[in-house]
Amino acid sequence: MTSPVRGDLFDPECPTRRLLDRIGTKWTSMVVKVLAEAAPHEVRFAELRRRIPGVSQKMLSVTLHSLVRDGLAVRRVEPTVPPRVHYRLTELGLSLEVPLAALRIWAEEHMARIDHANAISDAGSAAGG
Amino acid sequence: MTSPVRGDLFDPECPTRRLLDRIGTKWTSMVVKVLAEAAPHEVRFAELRRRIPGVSQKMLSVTLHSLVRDGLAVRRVEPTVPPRVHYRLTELGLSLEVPLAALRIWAEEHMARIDHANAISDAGSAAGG
DNA sequence: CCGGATCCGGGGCGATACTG
DNA sequence: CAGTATCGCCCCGGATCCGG
Repeated sequence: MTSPVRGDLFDPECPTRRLLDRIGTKWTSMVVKVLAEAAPHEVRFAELRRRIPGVSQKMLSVTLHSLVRDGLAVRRVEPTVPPRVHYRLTELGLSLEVPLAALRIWAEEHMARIDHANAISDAGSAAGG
Repeated sequence: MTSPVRGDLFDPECPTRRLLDRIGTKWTSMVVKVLAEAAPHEVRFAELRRRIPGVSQKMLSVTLHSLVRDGLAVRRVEPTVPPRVHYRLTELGLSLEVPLAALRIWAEEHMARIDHANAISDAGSAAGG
């Protein structure tokens, strides 16, 4: 039988790589976070836009549709005029929030050290040059 | 001192976003994994290259220097001819491996469901079109 | 109110060639 | 063996316009 993906992390189809391709897109992690905080309630498109400063309506739309396509979120349209569109995470999307939250914690605790290391590196190359 | 970044996750300088910009680059997560598995031993450049199929020497070099610059790895050169360059993770780099491993586990367990959702979506739009 | 279509710029990433 | 410089492709992501 074919073995599970356990040992194939360096396969071109490496699941980790493909996951990072998704959550690495600029707005995905923020959208997931907002939806996760609101769960199990839905969030309207306009509300998401307000909660994520800087996101354009295009990229928010693209990001949300990617999440839906990946089965991480669901979309519900009220066929009114004007339309109202709501999003919420699926169970799968909520499960992704767990490791994503761990990553956020790490970032909050350690990014300052990365910044510091960069500053040292800059100063060192400036002095050395 | 200014307060920590706890509440500023949607700041333009959002630490999570900046962390994802780093580990989201194509080869970083793989390099970190290989170095983490080898820890506390060093790994030579050529050995890394062999262990990461598909990586070009340029991109491996760029990725490693980024890790060093961020304080996640250290570089040691044996001034021989030809030179031998060794890398290992710092304590900071090793700590990053923890949430990264959680992400890998999630990917291994759930990416198939994402693929399935994509297949459904493709079939649906094909049938609907 | 929502989001698709189009145009455009920037940067990641790969291939290749060259240095020490 | 390790790293750098150059070129080119591709796609993310922003601005704008248009359609339901």
